[in-house]
Amino acid sequence: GLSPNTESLHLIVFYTTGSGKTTQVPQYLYEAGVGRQGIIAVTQPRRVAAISLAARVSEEKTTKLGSLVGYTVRFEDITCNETKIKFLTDGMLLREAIGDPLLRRYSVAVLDEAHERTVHTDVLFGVVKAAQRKRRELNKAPLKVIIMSATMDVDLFSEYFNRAPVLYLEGRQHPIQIFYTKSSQSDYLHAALVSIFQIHQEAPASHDILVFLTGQEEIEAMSRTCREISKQLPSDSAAMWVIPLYASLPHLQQLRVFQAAHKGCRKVILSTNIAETSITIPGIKYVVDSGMVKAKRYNPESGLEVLAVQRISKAQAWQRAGRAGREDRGLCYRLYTEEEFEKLLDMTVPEIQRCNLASVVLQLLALRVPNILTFDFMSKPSPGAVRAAVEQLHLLGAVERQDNQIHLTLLGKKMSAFPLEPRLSKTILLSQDFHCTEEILTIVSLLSVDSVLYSPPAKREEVQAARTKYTSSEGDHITLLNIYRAFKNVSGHKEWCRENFVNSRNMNMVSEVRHQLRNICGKLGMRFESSRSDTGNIRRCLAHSMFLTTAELQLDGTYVTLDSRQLVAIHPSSVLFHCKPACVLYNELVHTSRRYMRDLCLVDPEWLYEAAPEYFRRKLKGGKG
DNA sequence: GAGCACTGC
Repeated sequence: GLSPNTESLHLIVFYTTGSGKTTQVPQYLYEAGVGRQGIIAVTQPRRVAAISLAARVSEEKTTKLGSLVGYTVRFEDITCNETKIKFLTDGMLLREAIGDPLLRRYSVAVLDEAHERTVHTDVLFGVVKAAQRKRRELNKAPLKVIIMSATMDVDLFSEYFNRAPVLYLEGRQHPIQIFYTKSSQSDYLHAALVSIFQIHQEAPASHDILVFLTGQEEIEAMSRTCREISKQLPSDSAAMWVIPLYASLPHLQQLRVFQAAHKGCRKVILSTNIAETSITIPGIKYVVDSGMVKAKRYNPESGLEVLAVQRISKAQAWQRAGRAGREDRGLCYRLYTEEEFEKLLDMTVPEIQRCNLASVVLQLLALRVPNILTFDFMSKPSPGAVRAAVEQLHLLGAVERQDNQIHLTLLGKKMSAFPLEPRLSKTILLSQDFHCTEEILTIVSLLSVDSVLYSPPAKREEVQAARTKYTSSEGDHITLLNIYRAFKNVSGHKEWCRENFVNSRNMNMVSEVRHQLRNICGKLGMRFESSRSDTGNIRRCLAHSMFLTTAELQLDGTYVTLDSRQLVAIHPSSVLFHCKPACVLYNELVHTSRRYMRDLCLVDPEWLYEAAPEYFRRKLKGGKG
């Protein structure tokens, strides 16, 4: 078993599912007395996992949750002075590290689900490694580090952690039979449909099927097709209950996947990769794997993030297959050939190599990492991506260069206090100068969560009629502000949300985020002023902080971005869609059939000059200069 | 004249 008294400071634990390691490992450590010198931290990529694991371990120790065993996630801290085993999200431990890079309160850091390689986990690898070294140098109590991973890239992990010893835990995974297609499939949707109905004809109705597809639209279309076909089957065939599953689905509808089907009826779940890790559905006998996933890619040269359908990795394929063998032996139909499988990447490219690094770099600087460019990442992001991030932070005034070193400015230090993208933190800090902090807090909160508006295509006219009351000719930011105010005026009433096609779950999230951001402002000693009906100030403030994402109207009626002169268009969801404003800022670019600007605000080009004179002398043609 | 994988501070 485990020997937590080992002299070695690192341990890598590899496991297969069903080994119960996440609940057991912290308890072994505690019983071995590791908790006497400090708290045992156990990180998870997801909130729900941190919360439910804390509850389970607390129950196993027959203690009250929040005493010996507790958890800390955003908006919630269920710990006390006696807490010795603390579950937290990896992002939360990273936040704590900014205040204390040596992680002094902790005797052990257990980083769980390391194979998922989230940005936060990857940064934490470097943070705990550095904390460990510094504690040794300063002759402080050692920090033990345990990495737990479900995949077999032993070498990468062990090499990074100075050839740490590796422990294997065998789980109770049931065998899974894998089937490949004989020939390559050009249409995975058609192949999925054929597979579903083939299984449906042959297997007992009690055998549930889980199908991995790529996105909401595809899943909804496939659900309709399956329902139609199943109705036309001969009367002696079993009925079919088709359940779509994706993250933006209302919570109650997501819960349907846990209900048992009626006797003689087959459950077919059509899911995105949410069912790979986030939602574990019991009783799955068959997995149908399209081999595809929708995932983000980042191009540092253009600064563009693109969401694209692409092939999964071998690790993902095994993860998907594993969803069939949780209670009994299972079967997995891969809608691709064995040769195609062999050509897949072994591991999914870590997120840190596929995203904009502005937040990460700001966080590392706040952690007082001496040199960003030589930071000890397990998988280094490209130098181009790091440079692009530093450049972006430089333009925002968050960093300055001195003797070839990069330092955080006072502004940058304040920015790092907010759990936001740097440009949004900057907006909040600037709002003081424009006397509109209350309004900007609302707008930033709205921009930092998933869309609060939903627009069912079938009810287009109703949606538009409901929206006009709140629509501002100044753009989406002010429109969203109006909607938030209306939401608050009716105290977040559910009926009002339904009538106005507002997602109340996301809107409540906005309230929580706003509350948190406002507290941080208070700690920074900011004043809370309201611009009331003066929206000009608000837009001026946005122009001063988001000048990097702006576009101007050209003579031919199209738009080009001011930073890299890319051709862009106004997204049809914008209130400015029918308008042709001369100059706008936008919150994000989405690359689909075209490059669309989403969430726009009308601005005066002169404000952009004021915000960054040198920058725009080079960039802006046409206007004054 | 369109469309949104998934997390998280």
